[in-house]
Amino acid sequence: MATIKEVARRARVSVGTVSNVLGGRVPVSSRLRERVLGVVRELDYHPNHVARSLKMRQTKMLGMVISDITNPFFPQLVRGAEDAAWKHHYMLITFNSDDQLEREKLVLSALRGRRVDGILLVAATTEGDHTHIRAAVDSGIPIVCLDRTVRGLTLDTVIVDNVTGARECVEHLISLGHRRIGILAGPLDLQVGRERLQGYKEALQKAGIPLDESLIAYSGFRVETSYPFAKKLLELDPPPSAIFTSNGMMALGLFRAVHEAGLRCPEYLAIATFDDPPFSEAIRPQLTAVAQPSYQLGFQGAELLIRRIQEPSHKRTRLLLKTELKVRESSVGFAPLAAPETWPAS
Amino acid sequence: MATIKEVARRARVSVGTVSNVLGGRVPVSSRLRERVLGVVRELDYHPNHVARSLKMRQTKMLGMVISDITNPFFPQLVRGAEDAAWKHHYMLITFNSDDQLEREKLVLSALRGRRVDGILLVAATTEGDHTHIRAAVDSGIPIVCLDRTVRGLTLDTVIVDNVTGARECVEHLISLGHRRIGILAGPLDLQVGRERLQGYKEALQKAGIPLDESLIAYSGFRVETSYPFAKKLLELDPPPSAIFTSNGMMALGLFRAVHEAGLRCPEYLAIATFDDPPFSEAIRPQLTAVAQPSYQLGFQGAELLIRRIQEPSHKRTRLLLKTELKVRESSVGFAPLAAPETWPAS
DNA sequence: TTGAAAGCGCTAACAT
DNA sequence: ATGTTAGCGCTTTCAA
Repeated sequence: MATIKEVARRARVSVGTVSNVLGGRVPVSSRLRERVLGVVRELDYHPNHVARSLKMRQTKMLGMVISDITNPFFPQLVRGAEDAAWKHHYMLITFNSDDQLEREKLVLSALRGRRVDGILLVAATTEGDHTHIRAAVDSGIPIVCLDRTVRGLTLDTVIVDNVTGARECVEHLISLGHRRIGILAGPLDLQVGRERLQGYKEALQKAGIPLDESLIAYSGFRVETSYPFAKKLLELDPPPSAIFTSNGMMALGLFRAVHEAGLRCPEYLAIATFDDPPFSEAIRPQLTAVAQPSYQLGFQGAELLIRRIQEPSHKRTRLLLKTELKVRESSVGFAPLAAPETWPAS
Repeated sequence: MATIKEVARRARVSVGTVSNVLGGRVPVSSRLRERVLGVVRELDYHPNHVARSLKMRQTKMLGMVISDITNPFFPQLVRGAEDAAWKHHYMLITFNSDDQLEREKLVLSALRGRRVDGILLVAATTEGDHTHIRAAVDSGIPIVCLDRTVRGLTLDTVIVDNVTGARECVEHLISLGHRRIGILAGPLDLQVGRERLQGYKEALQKAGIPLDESLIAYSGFRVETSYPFAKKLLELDPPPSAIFTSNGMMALGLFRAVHEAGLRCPEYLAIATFDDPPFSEAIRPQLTAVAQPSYQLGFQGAELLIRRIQEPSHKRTRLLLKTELKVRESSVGFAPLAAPETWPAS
């Protein structure tokens, strides 16, 4: 691996001149420039960014801590952050915390050792212990919280407006004439679980529909953990005419229960969900869903972080991104597979 | 940010001693050790890994180049690689090439500048220009190819047995009695496209079924690009009784065509696909699919890379991972949503 | 067992 | 415009 010294020697110039040629901030005669560039190509010289980082006291690396890249919410988020980072000549290092505090601590510590210039954090917990996050902040490293806030810390934040998104979705169901609307609520110790439930409640309240606790199923966020609760909702007497689920996996759990019960969606039961997973247009009936701007979440978060790195004293920023309701077949309209006898002759 | 010097000063020892305490490879009296460790905690000292990397001439970083993290095939792959890397105390930096040669070159160059200890590469092209890859190899950096080979370069490789996977899948359709089997073949300039088509051909040949070129639709790998070709297959006279698609997105394109044509799957048309996307169990009918061991691909690739880093002269290794056929509703059996009149009373 | 010091490859301040 | 050199924070000889 060639070094700057070697390049200098072969080009018969000083290391300073090589640095000046490559850096481009100090003028160099075109004669020497050509000579240096020639040797650079000849040796396939790649400046050692590690040495540069040490000297410059900045690594041009951003750390990112997410729950789990295999959770379909995160790839878009990561991609957004990565694109923004790349645009500003930063590298992004991503870690999975699996939403476990201990892992998060380890990861944050590793990131600090690596001297990343800033961190994008999807915190494992809003309420829990955050001494490790505070310690990182105190050490002077900028942190931007994504998707979730951390109570007790004043940090730059980019989050999604869960309450409004959920409210609009339930309002959509109400506008269709539904009055008895069930919800698969997520775990309440998760911020998104609480906020989406709150949106549901607000929609009912605004419409003057009294809250019926029996229509609220407190469930897990995954297919297996939501299925039994979905089943229970369907067995209610009278059953709900519509159900709102708090994320995409829950909608699948609900679908399973619906299929098994031999019900039809949307004729007998309207379904709408928070989250717009990739398969929502692929399945029948197509799924009415609240799309989150996850790419934007990552992109804006990284942009904000980089701005904060460049301007550490800028006052705290909090971005609240809007969701978008995608009305599809599962809440309203024609559902071919569910009602084959109505298919057009073909 | 505290440095080792500062720790040494406050603990009234030399920097060498601090290094020895932290490194743990040289014995230090417990008296000094305690003093040092105390100061480390007090200052929340995190050793500067950048300086360490410069001195040690190794970064403990692995680079990974994939097509696109938002392509559902990759999160599992990345997670596997990340878990293996973390296990061996390496960090993984992931980049998207979007399968564009120019981006791949840029990324590889950046990775070399960062002095990553090794690279996991899902090459943008098997056949095309690979001078940049060769250059990286020549510079001494170990590279392991994942999922795709690079023709003309002898590199460690971990790939999936596409031919066998496709063949077994089509054999499954044949065993169900199908003789007229269509295929949505992927672009032939992609290795996976070629290999899966080959598997299809081998299955037919083994069963003594003559190849009918009209049953082969050369299509794109995405929903929109496969849909028109799927439509064409369905309009054949006589139509195929079964169709094999070369990836998950194609299956969705085919489903769309099937829905629109008012056909029923699997009663009138059996469907099976390469790839087992997350939604294959969620949709109705559930999708018969060839599952790829993508987590294993990443994990084994990273393990292999790390072994290669530690033992550069070890002879080249090529791993061929097996796929698993998941037989579900779309090729055989009961499909509730598609045939509601046969539902059990409930 | 501990300390002193060289040096990893680079940038930038300073000298020429 | 170009060369010389200190020093970024660490590890690791070598001496004591």
